[in-house]
Amino acid sequence: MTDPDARLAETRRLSALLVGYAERAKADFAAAIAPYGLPVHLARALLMLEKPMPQFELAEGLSCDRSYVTGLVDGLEERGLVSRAPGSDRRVKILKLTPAGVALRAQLGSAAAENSLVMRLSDQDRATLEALLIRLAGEPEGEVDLSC
Amino acid sequence: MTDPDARLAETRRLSALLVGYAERAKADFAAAIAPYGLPVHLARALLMLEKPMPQFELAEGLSCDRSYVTGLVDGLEERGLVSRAPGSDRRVKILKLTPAGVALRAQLGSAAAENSLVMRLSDQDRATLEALLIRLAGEPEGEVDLSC
DNA sequence: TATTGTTATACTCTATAACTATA
DNA sequence: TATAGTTATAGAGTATAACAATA
Repeated sequence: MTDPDARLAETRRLSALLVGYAERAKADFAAAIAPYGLPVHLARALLMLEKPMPQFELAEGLSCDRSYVTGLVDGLEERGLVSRAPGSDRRVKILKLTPAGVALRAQLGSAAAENSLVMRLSDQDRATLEALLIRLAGEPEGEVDLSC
Repeated sequence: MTDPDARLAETRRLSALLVGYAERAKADFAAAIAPYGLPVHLARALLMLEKPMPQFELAEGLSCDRSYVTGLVDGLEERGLVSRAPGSDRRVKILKLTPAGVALRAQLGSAAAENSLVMRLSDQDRATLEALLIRLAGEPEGEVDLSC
């Protein structure tokens, strides 16, 4: 395929497919966690908390502002899923999952993964897809920072 | 890989990659069309208008509400890019691109495709990726409708 | 009675700016 | 002076509900 027009057309189709899958993945995630009663943005935050971390680190992980994280952590704390512990730097608050938080996090993680579209691909296909996506992302040029 | 835990973990990685790509793609799209001065949501609508169609059909294409489309079309009409023509069913308004709309639509389409990450893949890789995505789409189970 | 498009309004998610306490 | 977290506020994007005209 050396025809530039065809190349553009195929690129558009592919981009649309990829974005469509990502939207589908988001919808599937929401559907998978819905039975657990935790709003989607809180669930995303909970899943980031594999290890204890300061709030600013969670903000980085979610690519969002610290001020937004305050609200997220409020929600998780109200539900008894995380606690704010003082750090050695006294400006910092360390987020730690409670036992309930650890348990729910595991459930959400499994539910989300099991409900994922990509679970339907064969091992081989998943490996191929992952390699392609990494190649796509990994190119040096255009290291644009993803904002929220 | 028969270990279910590893499978879940890989699935999560893949989903994250996919969603990350989509966010990147949206940012790239916005960057590509920025020079043309049309807000992103108007650009998306314009690109949907390959053929004349009623407003409700544009709403379907964009997976959004008819009431939102009213505002989008207002914006496109103010800019002289589309016109509302009466349909044979007199409840319906048919959206038609003006010559300026056709011209801008072509420019935006090319600019967006050229700026796409997918353009960086080799022909071979793009073909592989497309095949994978189509296979992912084609599975019978779970025909969930994508909402906004 | 159901549907198209419109209007007015409300909601969700997220950011910005200003503030406090610490470093 | 710079940074972590908080508060209050604002904005973008989009939906819901009620409506008029038409089917």
